[in-house]
Amino acid sequence: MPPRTIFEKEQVLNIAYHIVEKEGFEGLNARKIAKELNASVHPIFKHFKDMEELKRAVYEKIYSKYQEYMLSGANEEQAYKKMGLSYIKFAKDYPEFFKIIFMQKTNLNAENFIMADNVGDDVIEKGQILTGLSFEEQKKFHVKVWIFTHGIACLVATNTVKFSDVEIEELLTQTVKKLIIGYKN
Amino acid sequence: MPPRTIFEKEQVLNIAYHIVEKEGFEGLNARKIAKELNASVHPIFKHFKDMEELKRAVYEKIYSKYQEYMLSGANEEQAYKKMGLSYIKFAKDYPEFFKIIFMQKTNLNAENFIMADNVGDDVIEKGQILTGLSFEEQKKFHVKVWIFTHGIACLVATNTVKFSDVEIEELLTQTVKKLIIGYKN
DNA sequence: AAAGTTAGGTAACAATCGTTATTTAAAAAG
DNA sequence: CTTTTTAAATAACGATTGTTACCTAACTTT
Repeated sequence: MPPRTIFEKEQVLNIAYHIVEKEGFEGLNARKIAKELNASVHPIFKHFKDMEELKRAVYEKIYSKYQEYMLSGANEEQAYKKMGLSYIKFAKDYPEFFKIIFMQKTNLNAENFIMADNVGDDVIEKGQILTGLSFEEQKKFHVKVWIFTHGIACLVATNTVKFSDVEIEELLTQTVKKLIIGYKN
Repeated sequence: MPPRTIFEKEQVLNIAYHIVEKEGFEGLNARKIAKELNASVHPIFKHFKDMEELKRAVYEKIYSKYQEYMLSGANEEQAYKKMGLSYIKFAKDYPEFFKIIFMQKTNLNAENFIMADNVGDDVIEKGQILTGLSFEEQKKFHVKVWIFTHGIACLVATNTVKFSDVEIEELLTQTVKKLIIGYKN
């Protein structure tokens, strides 16, 4: 009985996602989505109760992208190193997303910073393969490495410093190396 | 001939500054300032051409506060260590200000992240007193320490992790110690 | 083919913002 | 005491939002 749906929920969400990718949530509004969709704002509110609900859906899509990055290479041999590089690569490829998840406190984001307290034992164990430290020492080491990694990621996401991929890898590798030496002496 | 000025420029600026301290620039608008001032919006635009000009003035006041923090203890014996602690303390005491200066790119902030490239030789020399490294080695060391410090500051400013002053000092001291050992071997 | 359901467009509403025209009145100078 | 200058209040305007009432028309079912 009703006319066919032209603008699917998925399309609306995707357009919103790409606007946020470029401009952050500040740049997102109903009329801009409608314009990209070549439609009125109506299809948006057909699929989402209000903008708040849409933003939550966008946030979840963003978070999935982050998880995709962090899971890539989780089973490689240098898994621990890869984790850090993935974190920074995410900040570089999707600076607005990184800022949303890790650099702004909104009503959207959950508790998700990876610290020794809430990091899984598997991550510590992966690190031990690299360092050979005891579990307790490795935990302390991990906090430091992760803060450092977060520091780089923040600089990259805000475009404060323009590191190439090679520079990033060197910086991280060198620092980890020096820290390991420090922990072993 | 004219009525006496009741609301001085300084008062307007101070109120704006305190609003930004609590809520960031997002929370700042003419009517809110007027309300705090117990006045209409008129005195604001008497002293400032437009909100943009007022925001620039607020930014400068914020930046002065940052410099005040960074200069404190610059001549103490542990000047290098103090610098890092001051940076983090600023992030803790004025999280919104820290975010404005170092975590958001706006049309207000200049280039001001302290990296090896644009850091003064005096800072490197101060660091050498602590480490005893060569000038070139000290530069590389400094970049790492500063990224780490920035990492902690970002975590503190966003309230992602709640470190006490003691924990912060320990974390920084320990990391620097391990890195020095690493650089010496 | 008629009827009912509802997708989508149009356009309006209210809220919030920066900004400003107009008015009021305070105070100094004559 | 009158005049002049201008600080401040009132209130409006225009932009930009989220949201929604109302209308049109597409399409399935009968």
